[in-house]
Amino acid sequence: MTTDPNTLLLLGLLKGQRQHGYQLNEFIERNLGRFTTLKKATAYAALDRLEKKGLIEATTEQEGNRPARRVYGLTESGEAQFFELLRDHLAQPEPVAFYGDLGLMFLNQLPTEETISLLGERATQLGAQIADLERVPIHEGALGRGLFGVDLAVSRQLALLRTDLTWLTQTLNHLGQS
Amino acid sequence: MTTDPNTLLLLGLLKGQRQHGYQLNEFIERNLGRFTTLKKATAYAALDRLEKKGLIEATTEQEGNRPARRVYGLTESGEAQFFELLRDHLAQPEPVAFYGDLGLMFLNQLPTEETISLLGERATQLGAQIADLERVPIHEGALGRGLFGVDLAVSRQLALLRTDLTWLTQTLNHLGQS
DNA sequence: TTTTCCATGTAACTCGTTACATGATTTC
DNA sequence: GAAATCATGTAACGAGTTACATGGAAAA
Repeated sequence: MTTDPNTLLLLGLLKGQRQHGYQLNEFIERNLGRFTTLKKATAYAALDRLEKKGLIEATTEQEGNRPARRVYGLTESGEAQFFELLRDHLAQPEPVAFYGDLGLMFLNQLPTEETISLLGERATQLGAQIADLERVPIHEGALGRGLFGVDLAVSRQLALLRTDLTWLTQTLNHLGQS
Repeated sequence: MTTDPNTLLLLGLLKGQRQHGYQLNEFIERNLGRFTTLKKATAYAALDRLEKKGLIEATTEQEGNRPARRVYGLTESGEAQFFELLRDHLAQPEPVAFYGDLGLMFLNQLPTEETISLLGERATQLGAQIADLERVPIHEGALGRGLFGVDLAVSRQLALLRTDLTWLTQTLNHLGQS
């Protein structure tokens, strides 16, 4: 609750700029797919909740005959809440576990060759994820030597994914020697 | 749904040995706290669901005047489901994102000194997590050169957390030069 | 003219969480 | 005699998912 990631995301985007739900959803889908899985219906519901809690406020706007938009902006208490969530988030390390560990615990239930082939598939996909991230352009300017927040997040993801791939490769070698 | 981690965990533990809910919960709480956050009430509810789906079956046992136990074991379709989930899990890389990235995207909203102090706190906790994992003893025997599944999961977590700490330290240095 | 885009939502469902209930039994 | 252990659960709530509804406007 104190560390709810969706709330942090929505408040953070609205702190940058007043926006309506559709706009937020488009932006998230197009640019933040690597950081969140927030779905459209979920976002609309979340915005309703945030409004009821008084963290955001809406004004209704209309352009020509287009559908009406509910344009949201942060209230004062919304700003306060944003900063609290942000501080919590920054100060905390990855909580508990990595998803991919669970399967590993039972891998002795499969014949070694199949394990190798399955983990090989994992390695292939990991490689693709990494290649994809490497293609993300780096923004220049702001914050020290040209590091926007998004770039930081990308660089962290790259570091973690590369380590994961290295670990996987070593483990596969290890398994192959049996 | 196909990759539901709680189901994989419960089926996997029951594949190893017939057990009742209390037993599963104790084991998870004592030994698997690093890999899952599954709570007791959730586990009991999940076992009910799995039984209704025909993936597990219960027999009621009693010892003396103790509370009755519902001892669960896998059915045939439960075993099949376990293997399917396991294969899916092993073949897939970490899905989408790391939790800790979200905060980073907004860190330009805080003064640099505060960011540094918050990320410093994150680094401290990360260090503690790592030290804790390093104290986990390694099992000998089985699977190649002495690697049970749990050991694999621990070694992967260690690799990822160490990379995270290294990345954090570099980023802190970087931020300090402003 | 059929599809895609704009813009917001609802309904039914599943899953998870916290807090509490129960009642005997071993341990302090 | 009080507290922790054994063992299973319920109730109320919060939040997420998929699938669907609506209805005009722009694009193919």
